[in-house]
Formats: sequence, structure tokens, C-alpha cells
Amino acid sequence: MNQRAQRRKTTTIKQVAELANVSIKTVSRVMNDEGNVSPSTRDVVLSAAQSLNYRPNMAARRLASRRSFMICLIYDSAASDYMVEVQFGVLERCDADHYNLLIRPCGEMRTSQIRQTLEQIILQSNADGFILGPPLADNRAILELLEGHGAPFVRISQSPKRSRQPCVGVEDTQAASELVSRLIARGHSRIGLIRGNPKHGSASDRLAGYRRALTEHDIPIREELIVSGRYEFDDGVAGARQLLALPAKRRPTAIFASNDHMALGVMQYAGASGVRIPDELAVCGFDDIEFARFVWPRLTTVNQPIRGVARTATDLLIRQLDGENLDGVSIRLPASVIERESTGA
Amino acid sequence: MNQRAQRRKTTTIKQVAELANVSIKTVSRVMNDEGNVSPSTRDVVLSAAQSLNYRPNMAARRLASRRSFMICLIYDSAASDYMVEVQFGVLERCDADHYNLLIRPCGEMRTSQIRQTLEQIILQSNADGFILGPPLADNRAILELLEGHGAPFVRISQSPKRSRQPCVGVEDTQAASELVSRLIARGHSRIGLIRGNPKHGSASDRLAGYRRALTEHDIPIREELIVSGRYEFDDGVAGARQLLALPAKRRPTAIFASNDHMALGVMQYAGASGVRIPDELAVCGFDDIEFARFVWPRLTTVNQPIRGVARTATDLLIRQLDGENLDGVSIRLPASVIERESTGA
DNA sequence: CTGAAAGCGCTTACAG
DNA sequence: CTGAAAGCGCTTACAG
Repeated sequence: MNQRAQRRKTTTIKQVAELANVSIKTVSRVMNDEGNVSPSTRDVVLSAAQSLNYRPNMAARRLASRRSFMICLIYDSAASDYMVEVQFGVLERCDADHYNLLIRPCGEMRTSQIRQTLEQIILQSNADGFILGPPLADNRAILELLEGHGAPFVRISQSPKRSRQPCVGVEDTQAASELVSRLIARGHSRIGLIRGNPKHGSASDRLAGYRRALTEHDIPIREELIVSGRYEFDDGVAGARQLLALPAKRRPTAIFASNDHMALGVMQYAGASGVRIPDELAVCGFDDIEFARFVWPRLTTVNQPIRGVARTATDLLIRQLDGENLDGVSIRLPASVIERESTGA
Repeated sequence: MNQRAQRRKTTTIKQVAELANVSIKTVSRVMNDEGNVSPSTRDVVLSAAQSLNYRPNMAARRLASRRSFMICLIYDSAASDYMVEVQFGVLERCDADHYNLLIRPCGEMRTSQIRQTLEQIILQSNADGFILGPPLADNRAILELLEGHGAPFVRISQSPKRSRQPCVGVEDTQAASELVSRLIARGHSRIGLIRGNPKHGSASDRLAGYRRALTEHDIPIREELIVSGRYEFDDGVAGARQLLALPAKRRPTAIFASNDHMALGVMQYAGASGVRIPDELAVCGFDDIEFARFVWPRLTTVNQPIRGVARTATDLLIRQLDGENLDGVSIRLPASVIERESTGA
């Protein structure tokens, strides 16, 4: 026998109703802010509840209402810092409406496994709705699975069009364009780009921002300055090696790595090859991870409002659960360029 | 009205009982592996459940049993990577017994706020038990709060004695001693130490390991080589500045920073001051964070079995919830030294 | 604006 | 080894 159950002297809705001299239904109305309660009755109920230190029993509420008041956050390979920020944002919004958060990292599974696990989760978790983190939020198989089950969900993604379900993302094309424009303003015209993982919508967004900035400043786009990557540190090292191997006249004087991990790879390669930053090579990244401030020179990058994105996504989900129709809704939040020493700030 | 509720064609225990031609109590026994069911009855029930695709309704189970089957993970200022690993470990064990995990980061609150929030959580979350992450697991006010409420909990901490509740930690004194011994084996005798945050039990453990290694090798402990820190990057920078400012003959040839963040600070300071690593200064840290492999030279450090610690802690909690008495139990898992280029590997 | 009744789908405590 | 009854603490659907 569990100790807590014995100890717990739970106040029930019935006791509150008796003390307040109303029906339990009226107490229920007050507790759920349903309206249709006279202010005076409301006050009586509220003070009765308070004096008895009443807390509604969630299990009973869940059973009777056939809603779990649980939201499930599903994610796979995003970086720890990123996901911790997402968790914060989701929790902030959940707390406001007394939802519980369930987390489901699928980081070490293949898609086939994720599908299976997700199917289990959908069936068993009783979650009322789901929030999908990137890049899993762009996985067609998973979107179809959730849609097939009629499970409400919201995506955190840069590719809003992959589903009719609401989607929240970041204006990263705009931010990338701004970042590259700053490089141009500092006199750079041969600017290398290391692309992100093509599975992430953000990768093409950031490339688009790069192209836009160059075009707007009438600088020709040279394909030899655009190299591939998958957002990993090692891709930054390899990308830098490739770009810096170009003949001096075609070699970039600045490199925009599509995320900070790769930018740090560029910096490591530059350091190891005796290329001075920012004098001989300006470097910038994207994400503003913690370590962007810990390297020297500190890294110029873009700070994303991850927490705000997550909070917004949760808000959309909860509103959907409350019956609002948010079909096709897509929101993007602005991101801000942070200039530091790695580009000469 | 919520779409899922409409759609859901839930199979109940009653339907299974009818199909299997037994009472619902018998179905309940089978589903909960209670024993006292004849094998043949069991088979009949199981196949009935399967053919109806029956899944027990958790809300009903929770309400009837007055247990929530939820475990709440509470943590504050630990690093993201660390907490993500902890979450993984806890989830692994939770999944095995169909517990749900609730997370409660208290990172941005003061202790007074944490207390209040925790009180809310204990009262409202209905969690059956709690897992406390470091350094919050050493906070007396919080331990007393939980004990006062009779809430079962397990601590992830290096200071087992602060409570009678079970505690899981790492053999970091041993690992630190091993690490310093390796430095000694490479010929170092003037080894600096940058201490960790005194609020974390790990800080004194690692200091103890340092002292033990020196003592075992008959190297005198010189207090001027031991400087304070709080596990922050900047403390590494400051510590390196202080240690490297010593006159050449007393200056350390190696620095053991009590965590990787500080070790990276040391490396940054060394880089900025033209001190070559590892030739002029060997550097090592503790934790084996992702970036320990991303800097150059790569950082020698200690890898902690964080996931195993979390899994073990959860196991102890669940066993407690099942009625086992684990008063005063303390477990420590071994950690392993990882030698890399920063100490000349 | 308020309430009496029924029921959500399980487990507990007991009996046999 | 098995079961009938009561009840967990709420909400739903309806009536007034």
C-alpha cells in the first residue's frame, strides 16, 4: 500500500458543495470558470473551496471529461540546448491552463521505429494533442500517421506547407539575409556559405537569405562558394577546408555557416591552419548557442526566439483543443542578428 | 467538443470481460499481472483483450487506485546536455513500468520561489514520487518540504547523507584521482586545480580526488595551486589567469578544471595569452560535454554515466512506490577518464 | 442561474 | 482461483 494515498486527506467537490450549500455541479462550474454562476454564489463557493484547501482531482476530471489534459512533446535529433528551450516554452503555456507535459524524445530511433513508438503513444498516452519538434515535424510518414488518427497537433518547423495543421517557425530567411548584409556592409563580397542539413527546412531558408542579400547588393552568386553540410561540427571543418583551398583571388573573406556548430568547426579549422579571425576570415553562424560566447573571438550569429516559438505552438494547440479551427495557420517569429568579434565587431 | 473523444471507440474492461466470459475483476487481475489467475483463464482474457485491441484507461485506473502513475523530475540549474541525458535515463525506466514523466525545471527561480512552486506541484501534480536533480537535490529547504509532505523521492546527488531518502551519484572522487594520476604519470607535479561550485557536492568530491592522487604520489599539496570557481566558463578564464600569473618556478604545468566549461575557459585564456596546449600547459576537465571534442586540442576529461544514474534513481523510486523500504540506500556508479590531446594523448 | 441523476472505467475490500 | 458490490471524484446531458 502506498503511503501517500493513506496520508492524503483529500477534500472533494462534495465537501465544498456542502459547505457552500450548493450542488456539486455549481462548484464544478465555478472551478472551471464556466460562467452562468451568479457572482454571489461564486464568491461563496470560492471561499468554501479556499477554506477547505480544495484542489480538483485531475484523475476524476480526466475520466469524466474523457480528456487527459496532457500534451505530448515529440522530438528527435535537435540539439539539447534547443530542446530544453522548447520544453521551457511549452511548459510556460501548459502551466497557464493546467495542462501536463509529456516528453517523448525519439532521438535514437529510425523512422520505422519512431512510427511504431508514436503509434503506441497516440493510442496509450491519452494525450489530447501533440507538439512536434524539428526536424521530425517535417517527416511525412509521421504527419500522415497523426492525421490518420485524427490526433490534433502543431508543428515547430520552417516548412508550413507540409500539413494543414498549424505551424510555428522563425523568420530565418530574413535573419540570414540581414546577417549576410552586415558582412557586405563590412566590405566583404566573396562570402562562403556552408549549407545546413537538407532534411531541415531551415537549411533552405538560410540559403535563401544568403542569396537574397547578395542579390539585393548586386553581388553575383558564385556556386563554388556554396558548400554542403548537415549542421554537424565536422561539416564546418570540411567546409572551411574546401573553401579556403580556393585560389587566393576566389577564396572567401567571410564564411556564413548555417549553424553555430559548423561555424565553430570553421573556427577550429582556421585556428589549426593559422588563418586569423576576423582579420583574414570573418565567420558567422546561426542559433546563438551557449558556446558561441565561449570561443575566442566570440561568434557572430543569430538568436532565435525558441521559447517564444514553443509557447506560441502550445497556445495554438490548446486553442485547437478548445474547439477553435486553426486549419492552415502559420506563424513566424522574428530572429535577431548578434554581432560579435568573429566578424570584427 | 473535442474531436478525439468523439472518434475514440474505446474498448473497456467490461467488453473484454464479456467476451472472455469472466468478471471484470479477473480481467483487471490479468492486466495488472496480479497472479492468482489460472493459466487457462489468463490466456482467454489475454486473447480477448488482444482481439478487441483493449488498452486500460489510465484515468480510470488512477482514480480508482488513487495513484497517478506519474513521476515528477525536478531540477534547476544543471546544464542542458546533462538534463537531457537525465531525462533519457528516467524515461527508459518509466516506460518499462508505464509511468508517465512530468518535468519541472526550476532554473530561473530563487529558492523561495522553488519552495512555493514545489509545494504547488506536490499538492496538485498528483505525482506518486519525485526525482531531484543536482544541485537542487542538496537543498535542505526542499528536502524538508518533501519529507514534510511524506512524498517519496530519490536524489541524484554526490552528498548521500543529506537525507534518508535513496541517493544515486557517481564515483567522481575516484575518477578525479585517476585523472590527476594520469597527469602525474606524464611528468607533471605542479598541477593547478580550479574548484567547482561549492553548492554542488561534486565540487568537494573532485577536490578530494585531486588531493588523494597527489598524496598517493607523495606530491605536496600547495594551496596556491588551488583556486575557486563555480563551474562557469568565466571562472576557468579567471582561474587560468590567476594560476598562470604565478612566478615561473611555481606556475603549474597542468590545470585540472573541475568541469569542462571551466576547462574551456582555461583553454581560451591560454590561447589568448599565447600559452601552447599541451606543450606549455596540460588542461583537463570533467563531464565530457559535447564541446570537449570540438575544441582543438580536444579536451581530456571524465565521462559520467548520467543516463545510468538517472535510470537507477528511477528504479529506486519505483521500487519504493511498490512498497520496498530503501531507507538510506546510496549507490554510486563509476566514471571513466577520457584522455585526449589537451594533456598530450 | 441552478441542480439531480447517471456514468466515465477502473480498483478496493471483501466474500467465497 | 474467482466474482459481486461499492465507490474513486469528477463531468455530461438534461431539466427547470
